[in-house]
Amino acid sequence: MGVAERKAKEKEELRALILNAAKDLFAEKGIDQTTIRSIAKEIEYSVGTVYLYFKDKNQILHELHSEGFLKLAKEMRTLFHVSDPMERLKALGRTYMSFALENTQMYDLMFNMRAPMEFVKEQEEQNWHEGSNAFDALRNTVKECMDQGYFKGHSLQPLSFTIWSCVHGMCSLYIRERVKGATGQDPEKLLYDAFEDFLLMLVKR
Amino acid sequence: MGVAERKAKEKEELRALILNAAKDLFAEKGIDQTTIRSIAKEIEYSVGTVYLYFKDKNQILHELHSEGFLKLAKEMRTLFHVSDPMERLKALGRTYMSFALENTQMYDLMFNMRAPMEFVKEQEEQNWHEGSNAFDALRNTVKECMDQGYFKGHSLQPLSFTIWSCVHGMCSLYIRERVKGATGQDPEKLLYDAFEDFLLMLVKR
DNA sequence: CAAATTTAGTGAACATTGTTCAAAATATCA
DNA sequence: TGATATTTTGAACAATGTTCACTAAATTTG
Repeated sequence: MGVAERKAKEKEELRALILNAAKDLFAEKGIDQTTIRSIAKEIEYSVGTVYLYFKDKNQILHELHSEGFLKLAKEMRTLFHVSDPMERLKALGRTYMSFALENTQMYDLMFNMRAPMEFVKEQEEQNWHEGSNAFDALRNTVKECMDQGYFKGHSLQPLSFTIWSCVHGMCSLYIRERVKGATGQDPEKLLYDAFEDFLLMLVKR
Repeated sequence: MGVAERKAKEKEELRALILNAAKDLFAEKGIDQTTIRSIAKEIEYSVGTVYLYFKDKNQILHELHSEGFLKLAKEMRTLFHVSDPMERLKALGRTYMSFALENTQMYDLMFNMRAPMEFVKEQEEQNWHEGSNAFDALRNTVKECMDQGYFKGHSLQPLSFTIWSCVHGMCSLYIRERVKGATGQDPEKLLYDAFEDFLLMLVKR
């Protein structure tokens, strides 16, 4: 079907156009400043059109959050070749933190904002694939470390969550602007130092 | 001045009435659902009146955030009698986490929301007293631990920040509903286990 | 005490948001 | 070409934060 096929492609293209406009806008102006109207204006369509392709704003934010996870996974995948699990774990942390610092709006959307989770809740299978896949990847690496004798006396699941929490906490405090005010230090520098400090803590047997 | 005095008191009372209504409303309905109109309705005054006592919504949220810090500080102060610094550090962490779990909206306001920080930014002395006092208290205890031989090879400032980040990360992931979806586990239980796991990690010399 | 002045409070109105939907424009097909 | 189906539009709605001309009350003054 030549026509139907082309139409489907065009629909996909407009959908992608909306998503890209949204992504650009909120990397530029921030998520809060990115309105449906501003997206519509950017692509030179009307507000109504956006709602033909997306149920609501939550869906748009959810799709962008998924894109964020794809990007993060891609960056993490380059570390699979590191055979020493502890080295890989450290590298994962570093990559995670760099991602957060270089894509603050995206990170915020993925791990702090309510919108994408609201969308997940509305789905029949209320499964947060993106989150559980990411956590699985972390846990697998932690498991390998444990098999090599690291983390004696710890349990896999809580330990993995603790590691995630620690790095997330740093990134989150940074993105939500609590670091400078509380510590009086240059945030980027402190985050870097604290991360190294954390690695030191991890590596103790 | 009898009259001026009474007036000042009445002003203070209405101010407090507004703040209390706001606090009740958002512990009950959540911060996002607490509008200026709902506050005005609650105290049976008009919207305009609220704006006679507060510059804007950010100011209301900032004052409540300060109240939150007072409450947290109060709970922490009960631990000053613990003389062993490492025991005190652990207890501080436990208290911090309990506070977050029992006052989720308040915690979110204090450490995640943008509004109170926007207000701080607008002040001439852009100092986040609440945050720096809290961090100082933590750092002092960490310092005492180091003096007792804990945390060899670590530096005070980054280590203190790491500890804060870790506990904050757990609380934040919980409050922003990322825990269940990513780990597939009961969030409260995991938070509890992970915190114990973290203490284990801290205590290694 | 009555008038003038100051202070406190009101709520309609505005701008901005997400969202909807009847109508218009465009594309497809017979 | 004309009928039908699809796509797009943008005015309109509800909810929100915010403002401000007005009213009401309290206080001061002569």
